[in-house]
Amino acid sequence: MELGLSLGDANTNNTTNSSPKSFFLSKKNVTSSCNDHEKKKSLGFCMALGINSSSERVEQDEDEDEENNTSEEGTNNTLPVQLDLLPLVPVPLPPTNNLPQSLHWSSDNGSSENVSSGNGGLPAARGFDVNRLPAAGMDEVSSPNSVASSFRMDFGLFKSCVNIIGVGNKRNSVSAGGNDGGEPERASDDDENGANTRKKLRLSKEQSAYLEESFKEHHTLNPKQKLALAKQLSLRPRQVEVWFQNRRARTKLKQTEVDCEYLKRCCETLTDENRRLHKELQELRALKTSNPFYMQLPATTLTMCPSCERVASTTTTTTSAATPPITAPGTTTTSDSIPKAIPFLNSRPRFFPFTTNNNNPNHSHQSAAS
DNA sequence: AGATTCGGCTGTCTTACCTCA
DNA sequence: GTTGAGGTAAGACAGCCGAAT
Repeated sequence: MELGLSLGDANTNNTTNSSPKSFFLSKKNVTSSCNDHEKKKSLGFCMALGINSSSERVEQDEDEDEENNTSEEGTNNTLPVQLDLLPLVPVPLPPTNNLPQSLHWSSDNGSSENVSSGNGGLPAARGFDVNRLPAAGMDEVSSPNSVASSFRMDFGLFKSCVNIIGVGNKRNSVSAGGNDGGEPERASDDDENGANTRKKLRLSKEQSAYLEESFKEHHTLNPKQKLALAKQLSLRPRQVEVWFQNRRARTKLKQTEVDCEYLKRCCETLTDENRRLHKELQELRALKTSNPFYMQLPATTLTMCPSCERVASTTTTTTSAATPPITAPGTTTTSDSIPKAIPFLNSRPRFFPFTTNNNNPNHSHQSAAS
C-alpha cells in the first residue's frame, strides 16, 4: 500500500501515473521501521523515502564496490534517487585517529585495505546522517551509559571468566569455547557450564568504539571482515554480526525519527500556509463584495506551466483597458507575486521528486518569476 | 523449476544501567 | 546513603524473505 501525499494538483492522479508530484509512504517500511518507535512516541506518521529500502542496499553496494576496488565510481547507472530529506548540514566527523589502531580490512583479493582515512570511504548519501549528529557521537551512540558503568562491567560483572584484553574483557571468547574464526552459529550461546541461559554482556568501551568506527566505514561486513573484526576484538563472529544487525536497525530507526520530525514540520508549514491562503481568499471575497468596481479588473487567469511548474498569467481584456487596475491592499494578482506568496513552495526542499524541465531548450515559456 | 544456503531485516525478549522518588 | 520502580539502551535470538547457487 502506498499513501500518496500530494502537494500538487488534486486533479492529477499522482498515485498511479508517473508524475512524481507526491512522495509516498511505503507501508512496508513505515510499519516495519517505525513500529517499535511508534509504540512509544506515536509520531503520527513515518516515511520511507526513496525506493523501498534501497538506501540500505545502496550503502552495501557501495561498500562492496570499495572492497573490490572497482573503478566505477560515479558511473553507477543504477544509482537510486537519493532523496535528501534535510538540508545538508556539515557536521564535522569525530576524528577517526583515536582508534586503537587502524582498521585494515582484508579485501577479497588478499590486499590489506586501510579504511581509517577519515570519511573517505563513507557514502555521501544522507543529507543528515544520524551517525554524524553532534549529540550522537561515538560514545553517545554506542554507549549511552557512563564510562564508569562500562568499566564496571569490565571488572565487576563477570564472575568466573574475566579475561581482560587491554582495558576491555575477553569474556566472550572464553564463553565461545574457542570458537574464534569459526563459522557463526545461530544457536543460543551456551556458556562453559552448559547452561543455556542467554547471558548478556556489555561490550567494553573500546570494543564499542572500535565497532562504531567500523560501522562508519562499512554498514555491512563480509565474512572476512567479520572474522577479522571478531578476532581483533576477541569477540565471536556471531557477536559482531549481531552487533552490526542491531546497529543498522537502530540507525534506520533514528533516521526514520529524524525524517519523521522533518516531515511533521513540513506538514505544519503547509498547514499554516494553507490557512493563511484561505484567510487571504476570504479577504479577497469580502473585498469583492464591498467594492463593486473590483470585478472590472482585467480577468487574470493563472495557469501553471506544465514544464517549469511556474505560475504564468494571461490577461484577457474583457473590460475597458482604461480601467486602472485596483488591487486589494496587501494582495497582488500578478504572476510574479503568486509564487512569492508561498515562500515555502518557493524554497521547497529538494526531496520533492518534482521533475523540472528548465533546461529543456524547447521550453520557450518566459518565466515570470525569473 | 525447485531446493538449499546465506545474509539482512524485523520483531521480540532479556539484561544492564540510569533516573527518580 | 539506600532501595525499588520505571524507563531506556543494547545484546541476543528466531523467523522471515530475497538473492545467489
